[in-house]
Amino acid sequence: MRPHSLADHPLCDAPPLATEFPVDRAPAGRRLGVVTSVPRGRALFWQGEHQGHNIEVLQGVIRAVRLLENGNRQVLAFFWPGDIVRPSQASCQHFTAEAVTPCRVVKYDPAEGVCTLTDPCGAHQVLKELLSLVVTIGQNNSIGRVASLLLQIRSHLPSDPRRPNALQLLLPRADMADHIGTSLETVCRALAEFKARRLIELPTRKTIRFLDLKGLSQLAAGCGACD
Amino acid sequence: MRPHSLADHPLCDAPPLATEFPVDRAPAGRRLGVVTSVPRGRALFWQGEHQGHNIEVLQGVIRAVRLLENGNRQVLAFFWPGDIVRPSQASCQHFTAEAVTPCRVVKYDPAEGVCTLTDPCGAHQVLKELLSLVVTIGQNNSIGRVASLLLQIRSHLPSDPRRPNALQLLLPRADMADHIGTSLETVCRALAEFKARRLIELPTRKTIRFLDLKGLSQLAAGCGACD
DNA sequence: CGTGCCATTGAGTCAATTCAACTTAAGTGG
DNA sequence: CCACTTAAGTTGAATTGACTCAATGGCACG
Repeated sequence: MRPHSLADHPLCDAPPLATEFPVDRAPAGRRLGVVTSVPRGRALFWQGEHQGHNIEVLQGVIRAVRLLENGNRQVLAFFWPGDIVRPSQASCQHFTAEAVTPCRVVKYDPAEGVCTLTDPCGAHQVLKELLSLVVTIGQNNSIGRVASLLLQIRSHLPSDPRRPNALQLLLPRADMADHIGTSLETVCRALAEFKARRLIELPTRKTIRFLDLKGLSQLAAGCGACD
Repeated sequence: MRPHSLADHPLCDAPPLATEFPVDRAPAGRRLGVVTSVPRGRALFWQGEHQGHNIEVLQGVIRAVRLLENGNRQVLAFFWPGDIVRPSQASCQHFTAEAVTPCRVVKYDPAEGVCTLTDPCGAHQVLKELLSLVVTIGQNNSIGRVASLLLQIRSHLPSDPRRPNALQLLLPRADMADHIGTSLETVCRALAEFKARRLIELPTRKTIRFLDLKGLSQLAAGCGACD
């Protein structure tokens, strides 16, 4: 069914967490941990391993991935700058966290930081995202799924300094596909379709310009809910 | 896309919560509320309305439904006897809770009972279920989705007194379909397929006998995770 | 004993996947 | 800095699978 196996991700077997950097800066009111740089593709922690730390994303994008027996993967969520990855939130059923792009993160010891499960905000956020993902996948065809995904990630995308009104589309097609349960090619075709309908522009492959948000959301069932 | 609209559910517009019954009995160690009978199809509370109560299911099955602008619905979860429905857990994005079968429930005032968001167990359970639903929908074709659903609900189904080793399949086909994001007919065909492969038996439409659990789980990707 | 709801089955259509070829961009080393 | 190598994205064609629509069958309820 799903295509992109583990073997597609060469950096996957690199050891978790690399160079430790000195403390840099931190969001106001939060206890500081250690700032770390994570190269693209590197795992922060592995599905199944007991991991106590909470990790705040400073720069870049992290993906939460569930690896399956058949080698396929389901991208459960993306974490953007300001988000906090809480490993044990997924309970008995862990997930692997990997850097989609080069990242900078801060580790928090949950004992001294925001605490995993009892933190209402964190639980809220993940629940909200999973709910809208279920609706996105359950209610939409491929066009609708991609439209819904674009609308959801839009607010997190940094602007492209070179091109006015354009955003950096940080996610590769495969990650989008594995998130919304379609194939990579189908994502491509959906994007091409949106371009043809003048809902978006794609100045480069990794750059997107939104032309018609209302038009996009009309293609995505449940997007009154997701935004 | 999805078929079964609100209009398909005639009891849907009945007012929430009916007859109040005197307190009956309660699980050990929990503060008692008021035991209520809920007829099939009746809503316990509505998506969007602010609802403070937690509701424990004593008998029957409750479904959590997200209603969409286009009239379709996504069944987010089922609640079985022993489960506690926490309305505000779904956060800003509420859901409607309806009785799949005639139910008996107990309302808890969250102030004096188990409390919604800060309760780790509750958050855990819903998160776990949503995660496995995402995998079920995202990774499986229709056969796999139905197989996965059957395996997930199996442990909750009461046995059929008339037929040995048979369980009461409490969910109508439409509810199964709207949960796993397929059509009602596709659920039927999947069940027929399982019957033909001698993985299950269907003595009646609402009765199921599991013959080959391993066979079923081999059809469902991600079921190493979901069970 | 009807009547209506739910479930099942069939046929045709359309959409998404798969497989494959090709294009473009990115990265690497001379 | 350019040529080369590899990864990522795009497009096409064929196939399969799921949906829709429709007709029929069975069960529960009044």
